[in-house]
Amino acid sequence: MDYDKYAHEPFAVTVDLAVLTIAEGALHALLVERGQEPYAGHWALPGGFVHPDESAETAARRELAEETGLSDLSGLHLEQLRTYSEPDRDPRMRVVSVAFAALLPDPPEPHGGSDAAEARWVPYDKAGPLAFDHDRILADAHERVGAKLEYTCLATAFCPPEFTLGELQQVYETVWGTVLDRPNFRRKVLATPGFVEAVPGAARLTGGRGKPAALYRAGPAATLHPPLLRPSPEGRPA
Amino acid sequence: MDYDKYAHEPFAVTVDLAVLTIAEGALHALLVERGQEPYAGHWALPGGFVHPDESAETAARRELAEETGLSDLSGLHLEQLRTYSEPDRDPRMRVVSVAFAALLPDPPEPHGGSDAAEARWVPYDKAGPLAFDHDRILADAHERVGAKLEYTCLATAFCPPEFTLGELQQVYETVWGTVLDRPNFRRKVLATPGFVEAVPGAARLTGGRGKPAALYRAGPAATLHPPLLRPSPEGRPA
DNA sequence: ATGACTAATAGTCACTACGACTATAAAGGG
DNA sequence: CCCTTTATAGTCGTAGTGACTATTAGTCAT
Repeated sequence: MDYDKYAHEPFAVTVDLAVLTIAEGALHALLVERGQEPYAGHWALPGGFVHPDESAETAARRELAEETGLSDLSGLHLEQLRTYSEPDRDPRMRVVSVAFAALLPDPPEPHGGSDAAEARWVPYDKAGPLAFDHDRILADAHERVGAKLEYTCLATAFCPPEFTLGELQQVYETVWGTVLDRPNFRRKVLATPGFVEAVPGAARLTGGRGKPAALYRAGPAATLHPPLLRPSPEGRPA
Repeated sequence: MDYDKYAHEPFAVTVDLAVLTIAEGALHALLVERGQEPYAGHWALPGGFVHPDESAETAARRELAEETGLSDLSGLHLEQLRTYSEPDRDPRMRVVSVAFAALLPDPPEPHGGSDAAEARWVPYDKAGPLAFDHDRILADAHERVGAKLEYTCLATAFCPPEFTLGELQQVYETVWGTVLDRPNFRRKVLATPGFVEAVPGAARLTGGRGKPAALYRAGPAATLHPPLLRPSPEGRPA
């Protein structure tokens, strides 16, 4: 392969982040208002160019911090989604974008950052037409996260370090858009080894309206065996 | 975002393909012997530069045809794996590579192609140290395919248009490295709607040593509900 | 307090899925 | 013809799951 022959090609590499969280019982995405052309004034996913000395993962974390001013990225779950490389996806030049799905518990307040006029959490359904192909990236992220809830412990990434089973169930219900039976959900989660583990001596007392719930932490397992399948929308046999 | 500021950055975008097939009851990967530096003479995954006017998917198909001389790419299943972007993954320049997992039934004979001195099917275990980070890409592809066999109909991508349940079972056994109970596997596959459908009036007669097996085609389903979980290596509860 | 309301947790029951089997059928090879 | 091989049929006990009912332990309004 002749490298130098291609070294002058006008390829730019960017990252785009579909950052999801759960607020007020609804799925929210983190969007920024673009300050520059193209699509100035439109809403878009946070993202930006990968620098010459960093990986896409590093660039994703940096851009997220820069554009949205989020300070606490400790609980951030970051995961490659896929790479979008259609030649015409950016009207100005050839841009290949590595997209990420990111999950965050307890959404912190974003501040508009360097390249973005403003950053805001927007309910997933109301994340209107976005710039570039970001609508599709966001939809792909939602689909991927929904699928991974079935067979991985990903749901805990939406939760703070200590959480109740009710909160965990809300994650599933919110992302899937379904209602789950509480006792059955509880039985299933507790029967899956390594999914969650009880916090030694605590129960959330004040705040909630009902009986205080026990607190749990994410367990050591990464995958769910057996999986927690989402209910069949219609005549699916399982 | 100031596009022009980055337009000169020496980013090259390539594709790499982990092409898998099953031959003689073993998992094989398609490798090429590199003709140029770096890593001249080493074995590597097929791949190459993305052209300015094509997507990564298009480039993947083109490179596969060019480098390995495979003519029949009709049954090829191509799927993005992930993008590898560590700054030092190529010793000569900054290369971001979009990796693909590809599945092919009935491995055709490859011919060395344009950039590759030679192309060959190599048993997965004997795919020694490869150039760049291709060992990792190949391992990631294997892991991904193994996982997707559990909850998607991907296994049929390893099979010709018409196949027996024995062949389908061999796909699972080969990729997972396990042995499955034949009657149970059969029951499970036939009980999953849309996974396979019987070919109207046929049964493979000659060739095999035992009772002739019925022929099946891939069904319309894309995902498996419920999933076909691989047996627990040890004390996993399911 | 006291009773309504809410949410967490415990438990039941029937049905289905699945792992581990045994048995039979239909080919080929000595 | 028997023996081997592979496909297919069927059985049985158990674990997992959906749809429930019941109890417990808090808050809130009166």
